[in-house]
Amino acid sequence: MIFSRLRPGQLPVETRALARALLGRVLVRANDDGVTAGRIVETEAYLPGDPACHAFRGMTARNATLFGPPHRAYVYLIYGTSYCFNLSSEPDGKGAGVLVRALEPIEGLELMERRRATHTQRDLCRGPGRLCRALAIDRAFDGTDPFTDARLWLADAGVLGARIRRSPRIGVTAAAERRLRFYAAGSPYVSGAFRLNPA
DNA sequence: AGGATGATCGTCT
DNA sequence: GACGATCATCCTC
Repeated sequence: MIFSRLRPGQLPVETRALARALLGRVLVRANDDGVTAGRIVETEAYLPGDPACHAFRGMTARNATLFGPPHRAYVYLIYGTSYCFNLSSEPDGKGAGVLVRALEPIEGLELMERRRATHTQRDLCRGPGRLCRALAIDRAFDGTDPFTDARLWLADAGVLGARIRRSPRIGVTAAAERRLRFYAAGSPYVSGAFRLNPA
């Protein structure tokens, strides 16, 4: 299967629009071990001035990518155990981004199983830390450009065959009531408890 | 130099 | 549903 790279201009810059536009797109990772890829089924928006956004308290060494140009990979380590993959959003100078929370695995399932040490296909990329493990994404990818990088990129995969629904973001304590999580209705590959995922 | 924290996950009951 | 792992990062002293 060929995953043709998304071109600049095919993604919006505004944060919520980007969170929606990423749904249905394919995240592709290639290295010497092979190709792994999955369709994005769940995202969360972290807005400018949003107290839940890592950029909220100003630029630091960790979050500098969020303040740079849009559509760069922002990858950070959480709880010392898991990486989270985001794309920066908004024009250069504004700190904001979109967290990719879950993928439907579509390529390289065996490789994902080895990296994740599980045979449960549904769980391979269900959760932000899990998908980074399945695709071998770590902090070294922070700042990379998915329009040019040879190891990690985004591809088009036709229209999303599902309605987009919203819910509060998972695991955040600040601005917890805001519905800034977006997911493909009915997808079994979406993370979170069942009550968070009404069809 | 030291302490608190966290956009999670796997395991256990 | 609860809990501990595990560590880079950031803030305070």
